[in-house]
Amino acid sequence: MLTLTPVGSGQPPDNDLLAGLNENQAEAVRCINGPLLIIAGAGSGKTRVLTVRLAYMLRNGIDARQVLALTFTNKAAGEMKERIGHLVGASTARSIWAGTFHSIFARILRQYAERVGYTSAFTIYDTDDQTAAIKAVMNQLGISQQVLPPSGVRSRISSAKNSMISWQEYARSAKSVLEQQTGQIFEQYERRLRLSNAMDFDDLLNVTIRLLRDNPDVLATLQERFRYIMVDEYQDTNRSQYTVVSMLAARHGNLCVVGDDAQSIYRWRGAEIRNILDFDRDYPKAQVVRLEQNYRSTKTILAAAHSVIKRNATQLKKELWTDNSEGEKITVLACRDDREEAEMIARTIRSRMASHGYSPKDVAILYRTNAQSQALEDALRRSNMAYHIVSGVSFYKRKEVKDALAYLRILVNPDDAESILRVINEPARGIGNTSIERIQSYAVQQGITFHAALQQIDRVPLMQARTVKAVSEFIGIIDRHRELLNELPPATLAQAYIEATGLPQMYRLQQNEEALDRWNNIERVLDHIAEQQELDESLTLVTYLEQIALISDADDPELGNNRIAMMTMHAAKGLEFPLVVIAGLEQGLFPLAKAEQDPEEQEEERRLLYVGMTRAREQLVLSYAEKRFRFGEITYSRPSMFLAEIDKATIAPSGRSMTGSEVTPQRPLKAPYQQTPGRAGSARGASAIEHNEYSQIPVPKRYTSVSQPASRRQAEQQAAPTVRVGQRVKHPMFGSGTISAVTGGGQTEKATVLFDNGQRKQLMVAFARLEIIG
DNA sequence: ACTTAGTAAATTCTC
DNA sequence: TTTACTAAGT
Repeated sequence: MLTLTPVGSGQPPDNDLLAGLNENQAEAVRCINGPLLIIAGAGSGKTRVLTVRLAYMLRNGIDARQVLALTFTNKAAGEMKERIGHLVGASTARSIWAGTFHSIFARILRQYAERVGYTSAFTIYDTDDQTAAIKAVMNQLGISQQVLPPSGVRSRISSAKNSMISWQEYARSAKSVLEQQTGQIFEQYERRLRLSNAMDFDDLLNVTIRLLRDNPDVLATLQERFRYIMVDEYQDTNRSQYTVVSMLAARHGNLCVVGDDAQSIYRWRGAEIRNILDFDRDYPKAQVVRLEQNYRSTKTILAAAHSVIKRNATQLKKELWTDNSEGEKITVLACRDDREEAEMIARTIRSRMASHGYSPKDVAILYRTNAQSQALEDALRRSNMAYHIVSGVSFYKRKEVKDALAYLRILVNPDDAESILRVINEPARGIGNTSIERIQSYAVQQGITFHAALQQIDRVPLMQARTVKAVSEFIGIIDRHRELLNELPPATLAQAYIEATGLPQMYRLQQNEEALDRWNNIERVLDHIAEQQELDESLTLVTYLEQIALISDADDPELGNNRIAMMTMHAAKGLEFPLVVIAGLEQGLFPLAKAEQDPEEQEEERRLLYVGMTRAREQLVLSYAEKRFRFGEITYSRPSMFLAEIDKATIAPSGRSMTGSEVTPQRPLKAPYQQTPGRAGSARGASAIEHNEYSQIPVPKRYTSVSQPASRRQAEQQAAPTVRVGQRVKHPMFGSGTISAVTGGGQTEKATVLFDNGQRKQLMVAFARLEIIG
């Protein structure tokens, strides 16, 4: 066992750190100079090795500020810092540069923005912004969006940029008409982003590379600053990431990369598995350490996973083994359709929870596509089991939230054309498409930004007097508040500014539930800014917006809640659960249809299954359905080829009946199975229990698009009403007040609060961080 | 210029 | 099933 050192209590000798590590792990920890490749099999204690290694470095006199740790999610970086904090003290840990590639390089780029032709207030464009820019460019070029779908153009451009192919190179090697047109769009797209002082995700890396290439002094500074570099999930790095890392590590050569080629599942977004396969060729002096002992799974699970992955041709040699017990065999559930599959999964989980004492948080349901979650959710809800969806539609993707953020983005970077276009007529100001088109072509013609064109609106031809007035008012709101950018704290400014845009009023005036939800979501953004500002005094709108832009769905899984976790296998990487269910093992779904021809795709799908299976510690359940609802219609499919690849000896013999009974060796199941009356038509089969005992559990209107902001956050709030009229509450922004009315329940519960400062607000209880006082 | 109705398309994964 | 865009109507 590793003894955790309390913060601030002197420094115990190093062997404390190494205690409890196996030989290979200790070797990886001790090797701090020169290139090092750690091949870390699933469940081999990678995170622990990495944190201990960093702590070991710090204990041996390396300055924390010289350490750069690159991870794939912000969450991974945060956890790493926290764990190191326990070992060496929180303040030391804080000065390590740890974060995702994108967030670290965004930070660096802000510092050197002028060197590469941007201002430090540059905007980061997400996928939607990119698509919007591409559409605008296509319009301008007169290329039909029917013939050439913008989303396809976006992904071709992005994968080119991933591989560091410039528009010039792309256009030069373009063969088909499609590629030639994409090349043209590519060129204009790059120009447009540059003019907008905006970078897309790929730019964050590629512009960094350009910065380092063209500015030897910057390169030298950064090489000195980051003398020790560590890259996690190296098998998933793309070409740009690989290049940046090699440039930074070139001087000191203290580069430690960690990964597992068997878990490379991001080929589709440009990850090059070769990066890890060829590491020892790139760095001939590299030490290689293999972590092959698995501490997570049973022998059975490991054998099953191994029997699958060994069918892949391209991989590094390694043999995972474990001291863990044999464990129970794997269960395969054969189901008639997706609905029955969901029911059987719910029942299986329930019975395993009863027989093995698992609590909900010990269980995960994994699937290939997000669309599969729906049937599963319905089943869990009906059997009254607490669940929680990791990922799904993020809060920040909601229209009203994006609108509010777009307004804020314009404030810090008025050149951001995409954001202006998004909100110029939101709420409706009488600035229609025709006017916008005219202003745009004027801007292009003059070679000025969209914002500049708006400022000289009286010079734009063919403008109606009414439109000119509307535009001047719009631009006035922005410019007026821009002057306050350095005067007011971000939260105060944002509050006043958003109020001035008329966006909240628009929703407040429509007296329906949907509008109320939307208004509340905007409030929540403002609350969030206030909250962040309190946490970090130096917060600016620029840094806040950057933080939001680089957030990922996997970053906020609301741990600590005792719920069954549901997520895609991609999102499950790095996690583990005693009981794991993998649903939908069918040809055409897993592996996906397009992988059936392409052997490389097929290998990637196989690795994905490997990742899924190795999440399980004790029990693994696999399921498939003969037919399921897809694309709004019923499709039939055969069981996945992968099922046949799993070593038969690891699978429980099934008395496979198609009647929907469980096929485990475990008890036949008489576990309590309560049924909540679901939506009309949702009860089926054995649903004899139709009483209303559980009716206070709301059936969330998930698919009405409205009342489902932040699905995960909201999923927490499945319980009955939590506030009463007359109760005293406290709100982080509005202070204390009294509840004067409550409507709805569960997720739609709204409370009207009369605040002591005289304000009256209607708040969604699920979102507003109301604290009950007195 | 905005609203509405109807039709087409989309459903893999993500910083 | 849901969203997104287009065309016609007000």
